[in-house]
Amino acid sequence: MPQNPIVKALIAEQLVSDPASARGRLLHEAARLFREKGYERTTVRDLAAAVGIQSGSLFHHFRSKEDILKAVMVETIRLNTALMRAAAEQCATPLDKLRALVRAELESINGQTGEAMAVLVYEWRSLSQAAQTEVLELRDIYEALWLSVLQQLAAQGQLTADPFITRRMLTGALSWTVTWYRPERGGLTLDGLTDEVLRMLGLNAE
Amino acid sequence: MPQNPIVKALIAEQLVSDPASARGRLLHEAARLFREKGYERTTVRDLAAAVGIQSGSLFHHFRSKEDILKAVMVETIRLNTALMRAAAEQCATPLDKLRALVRAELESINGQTGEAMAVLVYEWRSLSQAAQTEVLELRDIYEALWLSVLQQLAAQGQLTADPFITRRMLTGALSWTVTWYRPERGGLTLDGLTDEVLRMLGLNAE
DNA sequence: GTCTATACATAGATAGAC
DNA sequence: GTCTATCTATGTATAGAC
Repeated sequence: MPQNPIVKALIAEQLVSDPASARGRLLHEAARLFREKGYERTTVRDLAAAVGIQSGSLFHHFRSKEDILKAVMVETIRLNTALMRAAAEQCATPLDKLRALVRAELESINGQTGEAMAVLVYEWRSLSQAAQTEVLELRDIYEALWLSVLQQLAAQGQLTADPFITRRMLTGALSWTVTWYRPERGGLTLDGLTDEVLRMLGLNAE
Repeated sequence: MPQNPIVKALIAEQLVSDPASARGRLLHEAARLFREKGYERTTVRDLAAAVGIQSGSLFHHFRSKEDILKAVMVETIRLNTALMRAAAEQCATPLDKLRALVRAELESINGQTGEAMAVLVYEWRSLSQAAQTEVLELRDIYEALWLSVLQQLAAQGQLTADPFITRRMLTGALSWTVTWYRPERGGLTLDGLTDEVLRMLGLNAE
């Protein structure tokens, strides 16, 4: 049971699964496998084995394999939207808000929910059209958070590049960190990486 | 038959396939399908149908489906390494070289070879370990080009961020443009996008 | 070099017992 | 809620005729 009050509230409202529940554990293992092998290469037998049941038993919890992918994505966006909003709300200036967003997204990508975030980015094509639309609606809320902060920075003259394009560059750059950033190998911390990102945007020295 | 002398030379040396040949056309269609549906969701029947033959006939040209994926990747890296090197060699200053590299990579990603470049980035996991090693060797040459230029910029004090990290950020940001940049819809040109990237790095106004 | 036919494996999903 | 057993479809790859 997670200590983070934001996460606890989401579980209580049944917007995300309790990681200790059967459903929660399956989604966690699914995210790990989807990220490692890809959605298509992961079989329902792989998924079942990862939580110690037989493949037939999976379909008691989910109607289809795609349903599992969709659940991973939906719950991940819900969780991270709430975490990002909370992180930004605690900051006074737009620059501090941006730093908090970058830090939080890097944490999502490279921390506990990293596998799920990578799935969100790289397994998009495997979702049916209907499911894509549904997930996209949630993602729009998430993106609005970013744009609001970047537009404030642009209005203050601190950001000279276009806010929309900047966000897209950031999306690519931050999600890509999952392929190379290894905090456990020493060297760069998450705070250090956050600083590098802001320095790249010309927003740290000023 | 391509007019570009660099491409012509590569074809003459048999380092990349002639786009007009049976092999070249297949690799082009394969890149398109792998990018659109993903490698795993693309069947050998899809590949065969795209060039107007039966699936059994494919195996006269390639030993396996994975062999096709590997060929797409190998030829794409060879082609783009040559194009990037030529683009950088024509420039005098490190800043001009970087602009040329960014421009060339954006062109690769969003132009004719865009599908193949996306495959290179997003279908990495589908390659066997042995094939990954082989492709990785080629990619190291390509990346050395970038690092050399970024290190020159850092030595001159024009780049304040770390060259390695900057390249990784650029890799993510530039490859991600394939998901949103649509030059045909008007608005931003490739040169305009290149400028935005350099502005983001704080390297345009100075 | 392409065809047809098919071998062989493995995928997602279902049914009914416990 | 999980098991075993199995249906059915579809995947990659091969064989031999033309």
